[in-house]
Amino acid sequence: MTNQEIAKVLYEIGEYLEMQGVVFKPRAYEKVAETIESLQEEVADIYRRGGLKAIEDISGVGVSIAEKIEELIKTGKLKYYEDLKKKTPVDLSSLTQVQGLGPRKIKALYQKLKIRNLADLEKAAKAGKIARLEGFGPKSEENILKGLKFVKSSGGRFALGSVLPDILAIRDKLKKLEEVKRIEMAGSVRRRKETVGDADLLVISDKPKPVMDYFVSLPEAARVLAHGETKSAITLKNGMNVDVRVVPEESYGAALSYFTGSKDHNVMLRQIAIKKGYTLNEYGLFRGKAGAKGRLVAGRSEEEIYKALDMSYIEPEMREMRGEIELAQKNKLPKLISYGDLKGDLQIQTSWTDGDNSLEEMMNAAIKNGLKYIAITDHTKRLAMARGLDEKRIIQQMKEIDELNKRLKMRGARFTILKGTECDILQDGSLDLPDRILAKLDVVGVSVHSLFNLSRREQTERIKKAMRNPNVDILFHPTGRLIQRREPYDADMDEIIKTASETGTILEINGSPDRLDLKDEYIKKCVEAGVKMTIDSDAHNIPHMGVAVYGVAQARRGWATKNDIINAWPVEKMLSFLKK
DNA sequence: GCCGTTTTCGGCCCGACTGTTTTCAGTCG
Repeated sequence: MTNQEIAKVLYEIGEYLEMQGVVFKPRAYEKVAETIESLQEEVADIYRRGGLKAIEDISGVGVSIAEKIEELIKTGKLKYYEDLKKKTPVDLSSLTQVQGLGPRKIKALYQKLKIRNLADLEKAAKAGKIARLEGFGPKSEENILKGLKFVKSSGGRFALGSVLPDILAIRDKLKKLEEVKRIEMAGSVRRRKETVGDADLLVISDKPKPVMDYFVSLPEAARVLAHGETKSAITLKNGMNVDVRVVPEESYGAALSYFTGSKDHNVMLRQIAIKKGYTLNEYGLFRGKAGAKGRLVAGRSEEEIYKALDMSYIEPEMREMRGEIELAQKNKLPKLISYGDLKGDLQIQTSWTDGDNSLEEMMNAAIKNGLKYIAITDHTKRLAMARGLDEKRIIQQMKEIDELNKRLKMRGARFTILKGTECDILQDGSLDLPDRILAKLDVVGVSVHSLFNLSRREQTERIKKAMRNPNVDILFHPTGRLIQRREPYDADMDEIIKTASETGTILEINGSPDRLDLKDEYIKKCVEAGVKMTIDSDAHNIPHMGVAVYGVAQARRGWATKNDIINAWPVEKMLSFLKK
């Protein structure tokens, strides 16, 4: 049993208890689920190593939950959970995806209308049955239908961050086989699209049979869809398909290009090939017309193919038909920011508010990760659920940072902790901390955490007003969207980008895989408008710091260079760029 | 159900919003 699977059971137990009106226990289960989800070591391994005692050492886990986890690991099942499920047999994980539906309403819908899943829900809502229920009304029904539409439109795809680690793990397992000469990811995963439908792995091998046999027998495979010598496919437990294709060495580049896409990009490449008297397909670039079996001109590598078509190599993240081909033909492609270019992280939360690790622990982890600076940006008091900082506490925190910086200096460490905040933007665009405090901070980030449904005009003005504050450096997660879970709030992004340009405000690319906010198209607009950005992890614990790479991927999809991203710069240069 | 250099019992991040009500339950962050 994987950590994800254990976490899912614990989350659902919490929700079932919530249904019954049990207090406090749901939060206990939810907390443990969160912890296990972001744990780096597998709980099953921890159990194997140290038994029940070792599981109890996980924070938030006591005797009772430890025993439940033990039962899950040993038997793959949990009687307590099965019993709860029997009482209210509903498809919790999909129903809770509908905005506004929580455990209590799901229970009511089940008891009164026998609604068990999304299909039942849609039928009842369309028949007008929900509006007539006590505690519901026409507005609830309308919202449910809207929520259903959103769930459906994101259906069948997976957030990149939720599947990339699994795909990389499978790739690495196959890579270890001696029969595998070369292996690479293709498809939208290679382009680092924010959501992906399935994953393709391309392999060069002289002996494909043992490779394929091994692949379809992986423990990750919930179902084998195909098992051949050139193509095999499995379905993972989360429902995503992974394909492996074995291709000849001389066609590897052509196949990689073909399977990486995007489709539109490839169609354009083929048209260019035809104009030059070639044919391009997944086996290579050939002289002459299709089917004529002409001489192979290129195919071994993608570089070779692009070169033969008289254009420079195009990074996978750019292959979306947004003008990259024209630039490649003129040899004018931007040099994208690289995955190792970040020198700092300008959004980090600590245990001062809703983070799991102390300020010092986050500092040490950042040093270990090779960063040169971080900004501590805990929440402010308006966000009561996160125990947001008020004036008094943030002044205390500044003192702690001064102390730590002093110690770093004595140690001779070349690392800086910057004083910062993630300050709430209030309804009228004013801020949750007074200007005299903000003026003392190195990095002031602001964000919207409330009133997501203001009118477009009000929301835009609210954000613009905050950006005009001379103390405000960065607008964090500018659109507020959560991938596949929540639409962005209604605000005019073109106007916000314009205001950023006028005021010198930095816009954030939040790397958290469920946010990726800004998304690629807005990043591209910022690049074009000369608006600078920062790529942050928004980490609430140490493992989470690694998610900044998803932000880099998104930045590359938006054509950002090192020059566009201020935390790819040395700390002095970065600070001197912020508002004075 | 968990936790304790304030506690082994009595607390548990809590305020705002929505849609339903006519004073509040449920959801969200």
